[in-house]
Amino acid sequence: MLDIKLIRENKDAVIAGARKKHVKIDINELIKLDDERRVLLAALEKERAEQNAVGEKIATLSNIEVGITAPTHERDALIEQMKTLKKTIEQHDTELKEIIKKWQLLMLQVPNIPDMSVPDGETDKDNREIKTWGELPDFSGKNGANGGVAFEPKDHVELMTALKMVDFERGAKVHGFRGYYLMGDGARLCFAVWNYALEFFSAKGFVPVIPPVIVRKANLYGTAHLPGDVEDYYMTQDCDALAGTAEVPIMGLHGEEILDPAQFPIKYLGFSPCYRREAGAHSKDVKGLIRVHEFYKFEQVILSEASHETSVRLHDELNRNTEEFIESLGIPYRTVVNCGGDLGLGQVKKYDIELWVPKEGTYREISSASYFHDFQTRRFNTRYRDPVDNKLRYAHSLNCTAIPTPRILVSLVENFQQPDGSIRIPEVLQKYLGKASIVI
RNA sequence: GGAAAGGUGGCUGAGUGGUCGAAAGCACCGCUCUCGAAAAGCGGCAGGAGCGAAAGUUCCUCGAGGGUUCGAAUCCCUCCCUUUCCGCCA
Repeated sequence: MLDIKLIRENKDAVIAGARKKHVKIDINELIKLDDERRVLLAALEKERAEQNAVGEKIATLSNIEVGITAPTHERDALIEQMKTLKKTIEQHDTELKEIIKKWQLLMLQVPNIPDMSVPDGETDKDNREIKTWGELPDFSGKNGANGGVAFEPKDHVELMTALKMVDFERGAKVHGFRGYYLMGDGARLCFAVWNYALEFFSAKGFVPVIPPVIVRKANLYGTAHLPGDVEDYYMTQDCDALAGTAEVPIMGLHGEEILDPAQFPIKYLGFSPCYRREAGAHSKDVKGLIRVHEFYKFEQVILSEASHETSVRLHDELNRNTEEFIESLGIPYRTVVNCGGDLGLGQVKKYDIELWVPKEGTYREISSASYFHDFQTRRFNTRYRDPVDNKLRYAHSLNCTAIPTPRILVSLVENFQQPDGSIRIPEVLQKYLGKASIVI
């Protein structure tokens, strides 16, 4: 949510921002509506002021009358007068409420203004690569790779099925489309990644959190996942939603609170199952573990003081944390800056980290790092008292994937596959898995 | 699932129709005292919106939404939430 004052004062920037994000919204209509709201509100306030003033007079007269026998007619006259005013107030109040309803609906759709450094573009194809890391695996056997053995790399479905790490057929039988069972070393490998991630990010000062995943819808409005992506959520019969990321309940954690700025930046490492209907993505990634309805994810979430510079610094820090994690696993990746069209409603700027998937010959998204300024915290009403001027301010929020499973397994097994179909395990995971490779 | 109690400022908590946006305490801020701190004393201190250069001033908000009334934190209705007890249960 943007401040209406900011929208009014920076109309052109807001319009340009929406255009950059390819979000359709009529800011001029919103401002027109806001004009109406202001005029009506001013009129109503004036009427209420009169009502209050006369009411006070009536009260005084009432108190006097208690002590005397002859009632003044003044009081009755005033009450009659107020009966008329009351009708006017009721009418204006109804009109105002209707305007506010429309106003709020529009306000929820106004996107945050993307940063200057965000490249133009419509889809993820227009994201700009800013970094590549690691050497792509060489399956040619040349230069001594794989002991001089050349082999055709397999995809993760084939590899993991052969190693009995995953069972998609039975997953589909029980869950349906996109269902999967992680089994044996597939399950063990997940636990290894989780344990390693917990240790890795804890060392960076993150407080681990296992949050509720069934959440009230208000939390999804807070993170700005709603009102836009209704179709992507599983709902319970109580009209609660299953969160698609721990970002949602963790942002809700401090909703309606006034935080102690001495604790900034507050760093949480959320761990939760994530549920996504993937509506509208039926033809995408139909095989394997890339796109599934339920998965697990470690998520970094930060709340900080309201400073653009701090947000920018922490944003880079968050993204770097995940890069370091991936580097420690030795998986080749690249980092992109997302283009305007690939930004969420509340995001100011976003980096995606994409891991190399050999069989596909491309990089696939594994992580997203975004900052929001006070867009989310305004909706959640998460504030702190600024010690500088003793004023209440909305905190800034940021988040970044730490690591998702099982998606990470795709790159893990494909990049480290051996000619015999076994998987070499990165050194940092070996102590958690208890072995250096997965073999049949 | 059954029963009961309750939702008031940063926190605790008083307030059952008329200067109540609200006692008191804690916390916080300022000042006095002090070499300094603590203690003590004095003063300030809810949030949001509008107008104003400012002083100030007006409106809204006592879980949410309706209703009664000239007037609602206070009475009525609906909903939401929390707590406690019983039951069930990983």
